[in-house]
Amino acid sequence: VGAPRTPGSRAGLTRDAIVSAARELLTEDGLQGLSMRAVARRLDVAPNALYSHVDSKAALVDEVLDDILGALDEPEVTDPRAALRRLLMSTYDLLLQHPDLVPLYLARQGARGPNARRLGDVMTESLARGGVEGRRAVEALRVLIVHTIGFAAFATHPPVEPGAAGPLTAAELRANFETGLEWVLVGILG
Amino acid sequence: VGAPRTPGSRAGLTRDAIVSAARELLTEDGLQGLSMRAVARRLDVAPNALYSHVDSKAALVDEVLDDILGALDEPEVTDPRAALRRLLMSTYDLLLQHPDLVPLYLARQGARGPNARRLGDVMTESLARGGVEGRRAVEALRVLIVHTIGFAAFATHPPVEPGAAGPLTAAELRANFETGLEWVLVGILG
DNA sequence: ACCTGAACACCGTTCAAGT
DNA sequence: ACCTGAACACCGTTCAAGT
Repeated sequence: VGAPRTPGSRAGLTRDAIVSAARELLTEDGLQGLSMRAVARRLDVAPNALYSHVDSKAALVDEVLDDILGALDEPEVTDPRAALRRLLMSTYDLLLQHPDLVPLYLARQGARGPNARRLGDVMTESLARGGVEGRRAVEALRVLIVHTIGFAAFATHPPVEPGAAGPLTAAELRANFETGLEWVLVGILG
Repeated sequence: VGAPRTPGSRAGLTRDAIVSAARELLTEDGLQGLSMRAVARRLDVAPNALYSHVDSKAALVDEVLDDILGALDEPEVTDPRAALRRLLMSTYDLLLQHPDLVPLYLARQGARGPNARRLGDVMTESLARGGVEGRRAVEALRVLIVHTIGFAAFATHPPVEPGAAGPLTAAELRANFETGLEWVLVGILG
């Protein structure tokens, strides 16, 4: 709004501005609010202008997903079991703050961007310190990630449990997640 | 096509016909091919005619998801561990045949329809025979389901693994799924 | 109750043109 | 290289009207 741009004049668009606008829309209106046209509207730009900086909507979503993972820092404990537990539990907590995105993380296993890679490396190091390496470490890592994102999906999109007890509390689900995590960690580290 | 219907004339539409058409579209064109308008096109009907039999697209998708689970039969073994293993592995295999739907199963945990309930009951009985009941059985069931659908999601939507070895084979992923399943079963049943 | 016609309020993406 | 205008080929859903 204000002085309308003519074809040829610059809008000062950047990849980062696009990702930020997408994140804002996401927190304000949820996943259904995140459309290319809505991002363009927010940046006061024609819809197709985005395609000068982003290949497709899928690419933009991938960028947003990895961006969010940037909030996770490396655990400071040295004990492998404690380090894995702490990192996975803060991942679980982070995912719960973005309910709409959890299915997307699952579909892509969250492992497309640099932040996801960094976290994967941290966990691989922990496993190595616990004596788990090579092919077995890769397998263990997958089981841990699947359990974490999968349980976050369950917590954010609970099925209608028929007949039985009332709705599940967040605390119950988190305890359930931890119980399963412990089973897996015992399987991996003994 | 043929004699065009006027407003008021019946098309013989049924809920089942709609679900079947949706399943056909799904196997032919994938998830993106499944739109209300495409279903209507296939049934030679106006798009909004579907709303006389189905509340929304989401409701239709739920119906399709449960319909597919109908292909799973109850395991014939009596040993709890073997029964759970067999049922979950055939669930895994079934999910792999419908790659596009796996993220949807995860989001809804597949537990909306009668087929999903039936399978849940079967597993609950197995757990009871293994000495796991009540609250602990509910927790165990969730961990097993999350692991199974989660791994199916991983297998059908593998992330780009950077640098390292080539693409994962289906056999490797299935073995990985089994390994994790065994860890969980040990945690549950000892 | 079941269907059509028409409309509403959107989508993602491409192509040509402007500077 | 970066942007606008205009268009293409779609969506899900609602509302009024017909029998």
